[in-house]
Amino acid sequence: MNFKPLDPLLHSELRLAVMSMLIDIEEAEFPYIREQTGATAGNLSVQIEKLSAAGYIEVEKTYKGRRPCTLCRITPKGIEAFRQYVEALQDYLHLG
Amino acid sequence: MNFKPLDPLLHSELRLAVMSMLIDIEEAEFPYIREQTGATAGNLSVQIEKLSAAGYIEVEKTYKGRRPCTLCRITPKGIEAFRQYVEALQDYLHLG
DNA sequence: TTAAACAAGTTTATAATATAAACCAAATTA
DNA sequence: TAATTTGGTTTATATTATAAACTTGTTTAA
Repeated sequence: MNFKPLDPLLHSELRLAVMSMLIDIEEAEFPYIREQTGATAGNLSVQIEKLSAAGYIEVEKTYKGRRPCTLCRITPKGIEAFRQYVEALQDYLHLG
Repeated sequence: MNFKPLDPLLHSELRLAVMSMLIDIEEAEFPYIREQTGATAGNLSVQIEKLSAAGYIEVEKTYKGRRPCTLCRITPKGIEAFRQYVEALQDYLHLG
């Protein structure tokens, strides 16, 4: 019981998947995230922008050869938010 | 990785809180659930109806003295859905 | 050398969802 | 018997998620 509010930015299937990946591997390119999550490009683009706007990830736009390449990296703020989200969820899931 | 889809009926803060309570205590009255979750009556009513329509809970309308009393009880289907939801979430949270 | 197909995203329109405000009926209290 | 409270439901609105349509530039094929 004692349900703490869940960060609505993380309580979203796709955004949570993205954050989960980046916690593991620190940074990843847009197409790779797309493959791993199975998301459409449009949806992923929107959700990445939200995470970026919140400061949970940084987005670096570079080039790979002459093609554009969007690199996503988790930030300390993102790591901490993820940690708190997981902690809050424990009370809902009967795990912690 | 390998993100399984999350049951959208359970991936909702309030519905998850309700299910979490009912997993613990099996059944509870509407006003009690309302207090524990801090939800408004309208919101809770809608979410309970959704859980009921999915067969995750049963709603029994009785009386307590002469006042109406809405009793919510988790079903086997609800218990199983909750279990699967928690299992699927493990992959997102790095816990299991 | 240009037309067609592809890559890597973004923008935008729509569908789905969550939420609270407004409402209703019955019971209790003043 | 009028006002208030209890126990909700209905409905209108705000928020969110999602995919379709689009853009920009690149590579491939004719």
